[in-house]
Amino acid sequence: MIKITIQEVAEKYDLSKDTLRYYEKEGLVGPIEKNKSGSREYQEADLERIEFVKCMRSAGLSIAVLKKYMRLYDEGASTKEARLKLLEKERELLKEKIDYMEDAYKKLNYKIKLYKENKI
Amino acid sequence: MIKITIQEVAEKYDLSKDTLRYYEKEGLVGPIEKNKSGSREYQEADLERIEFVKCMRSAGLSIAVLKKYMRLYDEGASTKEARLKLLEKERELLKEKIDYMEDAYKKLNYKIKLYKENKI
DNA sequence: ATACTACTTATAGTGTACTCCAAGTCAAGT
DNA sequence: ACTTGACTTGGAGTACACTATAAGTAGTAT
Repeated sequence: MIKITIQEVAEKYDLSKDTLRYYEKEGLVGPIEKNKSGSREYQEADLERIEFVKCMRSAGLSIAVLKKYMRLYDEGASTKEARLKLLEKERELLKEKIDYMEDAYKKLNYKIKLYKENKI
Repeated sequence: MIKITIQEVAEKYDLSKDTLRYYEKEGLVGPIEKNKSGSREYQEADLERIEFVKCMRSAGLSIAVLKKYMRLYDEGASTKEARLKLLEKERELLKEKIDYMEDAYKKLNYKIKLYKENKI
């Protein structure tokens, strides 16, 4: 059973300690266990959750959505359907965003091409 | 020579009138011409710029970056190199973001698959 | 004992991008 | 003449996601 400090988690995932505590306060992760002196001790399961949250945040899922998902998760098996619905909805939104971004990427590419061909 | 009201532009591009005025204040578009009574009259060139700005904003380019690009643009031909550099940098950042989002999309897909196979 | 470092909490502050509001102007319709 | 509706401005307010600060504690090194 591993035990990792907040500092180590912050370095491992390139998140600030403040952000990790903020995520915990918002219920996106944890609650994280504390040792006798009150410091957080992250465990394997916590790290998995943090990795998931970081990945989803970097994709633009909001704190509110992740909070809701985690709340449902903590409520147990009866919320499976709701969680699935939530994930599918977010997947749709993400798909749309990716499409927009790829469109913008193509436009940027085209504009850069024009610049390079001295047409601007 | 077309002349379009702010209302029509807002509807056409699904941006609020406040946002259009905000973009103008920040120098992302315009300055837009006004008629005798002080109302904005958007013209073709304005619309093209708005479309570009909207597209780039939806891809996550910041107001600050677009402002800088437009400022360079207004400074004339001598800033071509700087503009190209800026666009190439933003293209790189955009590429990274798309990669992150596609990774998240795959993870979401996988998770949804697990849910549907009743493995969660 | 003292200094140093890393942690804790609660709360305040920041940056970004809008979004809303108040007060006023203008043109058209009744 | 008066109301209605859409516009104008400057400035205040909001939402989101952190980020920083202050005050304190706990463990380690000298």
